[in-house]
Amino acid sequence: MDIDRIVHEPVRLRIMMILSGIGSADFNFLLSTLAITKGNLSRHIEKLESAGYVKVNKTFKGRIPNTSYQLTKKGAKALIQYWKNLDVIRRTGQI
Amino acid sequence: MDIDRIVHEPVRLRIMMILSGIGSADFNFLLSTLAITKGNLSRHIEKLESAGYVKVNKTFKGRIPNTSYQLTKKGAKALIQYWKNLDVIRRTGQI
DNA sequence: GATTTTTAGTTTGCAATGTAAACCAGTTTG
DNA sequence: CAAACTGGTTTACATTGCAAACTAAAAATC
Repeated sequence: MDIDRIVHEPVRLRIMMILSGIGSADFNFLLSTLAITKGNLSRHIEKLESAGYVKVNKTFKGRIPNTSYQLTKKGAKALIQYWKNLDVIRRTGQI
Repeated sequence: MDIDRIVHEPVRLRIMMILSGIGSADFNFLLSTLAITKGNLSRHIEKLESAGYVKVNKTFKGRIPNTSYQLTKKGAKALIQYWKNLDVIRRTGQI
């Protein structure tokens, strides 16, 4: 039982919490909600994707490309486990 | 309101929780409790100290040196605030 | 209809951070 | 007194986070 560093990074934690809350969100929504740069967002999403925590969905809205994201089951589980682990630390200061 | 990266690092969070729980602890106690290398522990403590979150107390036990640590008031406050902030993220996924 | 601007991201490069190996001063043991 | 152990600190390296620079396509402007 250890802290999952993929989840632990604050920007990624927020992304996962948002996706967990509203099911899916696109790049621009996350961008304005998180108030970070595009490059930063892109890199964090890439990391979440390669961890298998987020699924990327590329489509077109009319003619403009639109990329939306949602948690995978694995990602949802990881998020739940993350909070559990943090609770243990909070209560006991241990492992 | 933002995540305090000094506190957020898992090893340091644990150190702070331990100190918060038992008042003070020495190097070797932390070393065995955390199961990390000495260098790693030393660096993290240095960081906590330079943030003003931990006070370092160097003495001798008999002839052998003993270094113990305790949270400063600032550190204790930072820890409380950290958990509060994390609660906000947990509940709302925001800010 | 060619040029500029905007949109929607990705890639690259740098700075900061975490980690552990190597080191050091002093102490105990054989 | 030499070897091994304690209690740390310093140095060096690898990973990570971050934002500036870039790209490709669409929309707006001239």
